[in-house]
Amino acid sequence: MPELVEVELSRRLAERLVGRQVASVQLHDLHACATDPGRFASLEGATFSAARRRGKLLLLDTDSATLGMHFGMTGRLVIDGRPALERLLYSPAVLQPRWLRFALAMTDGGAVELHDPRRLGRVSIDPDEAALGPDAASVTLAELRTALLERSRGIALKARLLDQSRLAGVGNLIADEVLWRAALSPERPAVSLDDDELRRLQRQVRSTTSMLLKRGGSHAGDLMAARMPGGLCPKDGYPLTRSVVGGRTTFWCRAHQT
DNA sequence: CCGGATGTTCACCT
DNA sequence: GAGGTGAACATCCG
Repeated sequence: MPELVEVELSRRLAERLVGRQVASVQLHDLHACATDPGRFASLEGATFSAARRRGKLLLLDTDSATLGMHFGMTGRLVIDGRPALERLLYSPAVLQPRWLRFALAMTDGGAVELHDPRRLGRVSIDPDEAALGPDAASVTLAELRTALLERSRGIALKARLLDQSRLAGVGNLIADEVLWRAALSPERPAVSLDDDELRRLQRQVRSTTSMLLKRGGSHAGDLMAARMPGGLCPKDGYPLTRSVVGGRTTFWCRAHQT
């Protein structure tokens, strides 16, 4: 479940790559290549210049190409033997050698590795950043209004929040936490939000991602502790509803989320 | 031992 | 074109 928060922690670790040179590329699992495998050769001899992020996409710029990394549900970044995330929900704690999908050997002896048990993670060369909506951590009110309302008919609010081409970075857990804090029902049609509710939601999208980052992961929200069968709303003690919205498991409080 | 659950993306259908 | 559904992925839990 690497969502925006986990990818930002990975980006911060990746900053240590700036100024360093790639010696060789190891495509351990061709399945992980979202781009033609031959194109990864352009990284050999390249020097990293920046570590950026848009939504759940990590972007590592070099002087010749940009390496894109997407972690799927269980992917983890390891640089110079240091994992970006000490623990990851739904992913085994101890890394197995057979889960190494992609690696760069650096000329200084260091390494960049993508470990992923489930093989849902992908690496790419010069990924299409424009296919993603504005980043959730810095989304403006006007951007959120467009993301939720434009070309929408009756789709559920939560389904819209999860659409990466509309708003980038929000995954299932962050979506539930944000909606819980904003007191909005995940099942509400996105188009039914008024200005006041949009403003409330925008504030919560930004403050919740920032709060989860400080706490160290998208699993660290207040709702998460109660996100189980029989769980009670941490705000008012009302039994949480478990339903499926936008094809995803959803926990929410019918008492205060309307 | 085995069915179901888990989150993300994408192909496919209505 | 909007929106819903299910597959792929591998592992863990009951």
